[in-house]
Amino acid sequence: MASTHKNKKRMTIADLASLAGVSKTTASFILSGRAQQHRISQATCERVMALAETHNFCPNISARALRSQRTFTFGLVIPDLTNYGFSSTAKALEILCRQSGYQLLIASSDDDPDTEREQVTALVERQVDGLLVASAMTDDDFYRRLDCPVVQIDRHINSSTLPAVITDARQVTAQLVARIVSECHELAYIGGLDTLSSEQHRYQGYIDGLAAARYELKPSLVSRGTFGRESGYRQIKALVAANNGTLPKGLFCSSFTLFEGILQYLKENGLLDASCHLATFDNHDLLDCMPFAVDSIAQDCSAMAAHGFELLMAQLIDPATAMVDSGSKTVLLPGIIHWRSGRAC
Amino acid sequence: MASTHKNKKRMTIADLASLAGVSKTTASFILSGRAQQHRISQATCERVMALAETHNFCPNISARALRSQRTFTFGLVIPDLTNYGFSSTAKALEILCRQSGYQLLIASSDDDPDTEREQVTALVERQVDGLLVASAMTDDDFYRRLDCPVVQIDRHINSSTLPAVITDARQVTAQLVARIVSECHELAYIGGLDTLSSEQHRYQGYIDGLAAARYELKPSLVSRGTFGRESGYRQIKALVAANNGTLPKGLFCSSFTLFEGILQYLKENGLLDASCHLATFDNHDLLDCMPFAVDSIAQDCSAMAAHGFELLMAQLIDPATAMVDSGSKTVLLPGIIHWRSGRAC
DNA sequence: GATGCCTGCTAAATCAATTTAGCAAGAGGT
DNA sequence: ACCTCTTGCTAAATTGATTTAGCAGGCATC
Repeated sequence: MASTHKNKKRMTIADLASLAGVSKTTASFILSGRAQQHRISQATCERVMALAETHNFCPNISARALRSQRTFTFGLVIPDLTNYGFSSTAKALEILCRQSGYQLLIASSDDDPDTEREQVTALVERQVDGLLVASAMTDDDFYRRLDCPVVQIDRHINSSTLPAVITDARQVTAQLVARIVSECHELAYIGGLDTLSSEQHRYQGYIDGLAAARYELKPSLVSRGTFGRESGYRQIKALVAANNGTLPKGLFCSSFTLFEGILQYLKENGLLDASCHLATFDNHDLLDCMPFAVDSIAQDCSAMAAHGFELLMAQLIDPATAMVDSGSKTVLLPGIIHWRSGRAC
Repeated sequence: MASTHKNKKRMTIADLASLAGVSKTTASFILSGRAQQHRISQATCERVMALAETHNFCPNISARALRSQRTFTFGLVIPDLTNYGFSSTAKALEILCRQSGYQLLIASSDDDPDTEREQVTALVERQVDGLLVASAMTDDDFYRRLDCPVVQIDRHINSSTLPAVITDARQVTAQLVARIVSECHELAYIGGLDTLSSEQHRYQGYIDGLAAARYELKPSLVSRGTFGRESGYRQIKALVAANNGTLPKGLFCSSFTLFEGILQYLKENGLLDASCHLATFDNHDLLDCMPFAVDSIAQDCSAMAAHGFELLMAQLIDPATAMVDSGSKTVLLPGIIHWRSGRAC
C-alpha cells in the first residue's frame, strides 16, 4: 500500500531543535535570522540551517501568527478576477508582496456588498496584516470598525477618509468625450452602478466633456445599470430600441464588461461596423486588432498597485496614517487614453 | 486625535466567554455549532450568540488551525492571473470554495518552477488544507514530498500519479487542425514550452490532425518557444522571415498569449487580413468581434474547477485517493471548438 | 438511602511557534 | 581569590482557539 500524506506529521521546530541538539529558542533565533543578535555561534547556526534544509522544515505560519501577531499576508478584495484591469492590479500587487516577503490572499466580491463583507471577514479571521479593497459599499463604517489597516483601490467610498488610490477618471473621461463628441456631434453614454464612485466620476467626466465641447446632455442618450456583460447587452438593446432601431453616432461606455455586452449585441444584430464611433473606459490589447477603431481609457494598474502597497506599508509602520483628516492620503493617478480612431475631428 | 486600529486589541473567545459568564469551552462549543451535541442550554446558547454578534467577535483562524489542524483554506497556483482561462477557473473555484466554507489562496508562478516551488511553500506554510496546481514542473517529486493533498489542473506532470483534471487537448486539436488544413492545404504551428504536458498534447493534436487529413508535417512550418506574448511575436516574425516575408495559408497557435503576440506582429506589419486562416487554443469572447474569423478551442473552466474541487475534497475525506495506481483519477474534459470561419471546407 | 443516569457546564492540556528573562562557563582584570 | 563581562545557550510563559476528561447537582429507580 502506497504511503499517503496523512501518514507522517510535518516536522516542527521542536523536532528540528532536538535533532540538532539545541533548544527551540535557539532554533527559532537561527531560522528567523536573528542568530547574530542573540550570539548563537557560527557552528550551531550552520548545523541547524543544514538540518532544516535536508529535512525540509516548513514553519507553521499559524503558530507564528498566534504569538507574533503578524502573518505577513495581505488580503485583496476585487469585484471580479476575470476582469483584466483587476487581475492586472492583482498580479502587480502579488509581485510587490512577494518581493517584500508577503503573501497575497485574493478574494472576489462580485460587486455585492454582502459578499464583500463576507470575504473581508474571512480574510480578517485569517489574520491578514492589511487589506486592499475595491469596495462596492456605500459607506466605510464596516471598514472603520474592522480594526485592520485598509487601503481602497480603484474605487473610493464616498465621504471615506481611508487612504485610497484611484484613477482621475473624471478628468480623462472629459478629455476623451469632448474630442469624440465634437467629431460625431452625438455621443451616448452607457454606464454601471451609480452608487460606485468609479461610475460617478466617469459619468461626471461625460457631463464635463459634453459641456467643454458645448454640447447639450440628452437624457435619451444616457443609460445606466449595473456593471456586467448582460447589463451592457440590455442597455444597448434598450437604447437602440428607443432610437427607432438605429445606433447613435458615437457611444461611450464606462467599463469593459459593459462594452463586451454591447459588442455582443452589435454583432448579433449586424450593427458591428464603423458607423458608430465606439469608446470605452478600461483597455484591452485586443482592441488594437478590432475591425473598427475603439478608443479606450487605460488605468495604470502597476502604479495603482505600487501606490496601494506603499500606503498599506505606511500604515503598518505608523498606524496613525490610517485616519486622515484632510483626505490627503488619496492618490489620484492619471488615466491613459488610447486613441485608435486616427487624427481627431 | 482619532483612534486607530492599533489601539484596541480584537476580542478573543476568552473575552466573550467572561462577558457571557461562561467558560471558553462552552463558548467554543456554541460558536462551532455543536451546542446541542454538548448539551448547552438554549438560553446560554442565545446569550453567547447575541454577545458575539453585538461585539462583532471574529475568531482567530490561526489559533483554530493550530489546534484543529484545519484552516478551511485551499491554495491555488496558476501561471498567470491575467490569463483569462486561468482567472475563469480561479473564479469558479473560489465560488465553489465559498459555498463549502473554504477560502481560496491564489498565487501565481509565471510558469517558473522556482517561483512555483516558492509559492507552494508559502501556501503550505500557511497550512492550506489542500492545493490545486497548474504546474510548470517536469516531475512531481516536489509535490509528493509535500505531505499535502494536491490536485493538478490544466496541466498534467508527465508520469505523475497525482489526481489531475485536464482538457483532452490532443483530440480536440486534431479535429480542428484536420478541418482547417483540408481547407487551406497549409497550416503552420506556433507553440509554447514543450516541457509542459499541455503543450505536448496540443502539438500531438496538430500532428494527428495533419495525419488524419493526409497532409505531411513540414518542419519549416513548426515553431515552438515559451508561452507569452513576446514569444508569439518573435516566433511569427521568424516564421514569416523564413518564408520569404509571406504568411502561411493557415496558422494554429497553441495558446492565447502567443496569439496576442502574433496579432500584434500582424497588425504592426499590415498583415492583419483574412488571407491567413487563424486558429488558436484558448478562447476569448472578443474573438467574436474580430475583423476576420479566428477559430478557437475553449476549455471548460467551470467543469475543470468543479472536478478539481471534487477530487480535492475526496482526498480530504479519504487520503488514500491521493495515490492512484491506475491513473484513473485523471479527469479528461472535452475541449469546445468555436468555429468562426463559416462552413468547413 | 444507595445507585445510576441525565443535564449543563468547566478545568486543563494541547497545538507550534515567539519572546522574555536569565543561567552557566570561561576570560580578563585587580 | 574575587568580581565583572562576555559568550552561547535555554526554560518557561505566551498567543487564542479546540478538545478531552470529568464534575456537580437533580431526578428516578430499586
